[in-house]
Amino acid sequence: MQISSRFTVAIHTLLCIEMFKKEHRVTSDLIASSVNSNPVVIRRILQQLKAAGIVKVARGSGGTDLARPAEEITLLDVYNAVECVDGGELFHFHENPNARCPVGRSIHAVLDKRLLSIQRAMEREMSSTTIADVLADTKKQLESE
Amino acid sequence: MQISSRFTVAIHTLLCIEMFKKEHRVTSDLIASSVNSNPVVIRRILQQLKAAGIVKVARGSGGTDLARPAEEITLLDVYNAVECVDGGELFHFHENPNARCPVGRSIHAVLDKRLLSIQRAMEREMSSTTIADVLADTKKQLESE
DNA sequence: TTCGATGTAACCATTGACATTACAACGGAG
DNA sequence: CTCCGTTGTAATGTCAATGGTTACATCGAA
Repeated sequence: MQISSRFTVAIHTLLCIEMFKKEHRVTSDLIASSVNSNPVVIRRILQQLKAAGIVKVARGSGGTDLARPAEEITLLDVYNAVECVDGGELFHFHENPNARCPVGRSIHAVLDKRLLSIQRAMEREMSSTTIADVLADTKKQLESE
Repeated sequence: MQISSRFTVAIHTLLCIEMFKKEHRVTSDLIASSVNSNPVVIRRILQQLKAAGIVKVARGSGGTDLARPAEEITLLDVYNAVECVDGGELFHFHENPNARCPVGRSIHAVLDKRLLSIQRAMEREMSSTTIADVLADTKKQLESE
């Protein structure tokens, strides 16, 4: 199983906001056209980002803006905002292993901490990049075209 | 989205093999009863582990064994064996971003390397643990009961 | 008041996970 | 050589999540 495209779409969305907010009003339509998706899909993601305190969405007039500086939004923040797993667990453990079997009885106690450190390694790497970093890369990339 | 339980079930399976192969013939029925799942589900996972050169499965007589020492099987080996994603990509990138938009045009070039380093961090942590490590933990855990 | 945008519900198609039944094929024991 | 337990695998079903789409109430500024 892969991590859903909501993650990359959310990053894409934030980049659009920062790139275009000076010239345009950044609407879900505009973002959807850049992502090549549906405005409602974008709005749903915007709601999740808003709930996480990452963006502000203007209801009547329309448009979107970051709720805090791009330097203070990490990829982990975005990931946690849109990847809504119960308890934030990366791994899906099989439920109800047989307690009458030695392996079944101890597997959770043994594996949980190993799985957690794997997840933590991923999260650590995610939090080392901010939207500002990605935005800078984007501008550099566009200059080199 | 979470990583499927095939991963933890596969680890569970390998532990069963190492724990019980001296006393029993380790069949898909036995493993399924420990995991609390269905024998066919186990057999499918065993096929994936076999294709990855991790286990040997005896056709007629039945039973399973590791194809190489537990010290030489890392969690990453198991993960790659059972988590069959196209190209082994952890992240699902949204396809066809709009090339007429600066952000859409550059997002892949910009994000791909960041996503890859996140995935690499996860894989690095996964490869630092072997089945032998987990087996030792299991035995220790059972002693302390 | 109008108009464009958001918030959200409802619905659908597709996909993958996991479970289950069924059965052919295998291989050792007798 | 024949049993019999086991594996290999196809077929089917259920369930949940994803992503797309339509529809419409609601908002806020001009």
